[in-house]
Amino acid sequence: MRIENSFIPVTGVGERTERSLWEAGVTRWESFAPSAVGAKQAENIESFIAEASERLDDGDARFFRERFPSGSHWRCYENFREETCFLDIETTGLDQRRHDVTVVGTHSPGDTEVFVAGRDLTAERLQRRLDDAKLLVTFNGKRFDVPFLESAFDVDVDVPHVDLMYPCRRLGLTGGLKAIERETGIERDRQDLSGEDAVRLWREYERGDEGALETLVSYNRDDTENLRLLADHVTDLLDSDVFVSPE
DNA sequence: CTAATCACAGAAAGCTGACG
DNA sequence: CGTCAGCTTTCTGTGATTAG
Repeated sequence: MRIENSFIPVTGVGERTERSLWEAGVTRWESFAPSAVGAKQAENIESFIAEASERLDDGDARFFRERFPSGSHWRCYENFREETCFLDIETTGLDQRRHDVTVVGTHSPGDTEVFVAGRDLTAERLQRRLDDAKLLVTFNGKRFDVPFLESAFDVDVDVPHVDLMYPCRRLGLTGGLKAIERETGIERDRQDLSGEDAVRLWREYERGDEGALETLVSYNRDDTENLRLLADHVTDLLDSDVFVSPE
């Protein structure tokens, strides 16, 4: 489903009203007719459509961040799929105050970039990379990756952010990213790495083991790329779950 | 027109779960 | 190991809509 199928960004329209619109055959903005609802709502919907169409034509993803409730940001995925940044970080531990960011992996279709602390990881590069994206996708990133980066580098995320953990939970998929990958048949051609392994590899690298860094970076690269497979899968499932179209 | 109904929004409270 | 956003549920207030 696409942004143009959505009416919940309109103030005064919730999932219930949206669903009844869909069931009445109004499945996209362009098929909306004022007679479908009362006068006041029609006015709200029409002015939303007018503004949102323009923003969408301009590819302005940021506009939709505020308009969509945060649990519905996944609806922006199809529209901005090709300009999505999949993000996964590695750190020396769970506590933002005591631990450090070691590796930041970013993937967008056809372009994976991994930044390493002490080498090419800087606030400027990171911010630039984030600014290039129209949509951010993470797993548990609302609680972990993004706040960690914001406090460590003072970067700012202002695009819609899909944290796949919540959509997964809604679909009955829990147990962490690795477990969900196994459950949904997302392949890894080698054994996966635990969080503690990531910490250990970084320590080994600090003691001079270049190979350990290479391993860490290549796993992180896989993680960000797998995030894309999961996002494709999850948005597909949610789509058939949420979007109803009259036969 | 009024009255009854409906749906959204916001507040409060409790809780789950995942990250390295 | 430390952490708490966001989900869910419940309740209430407020408009909007619709039936009469």
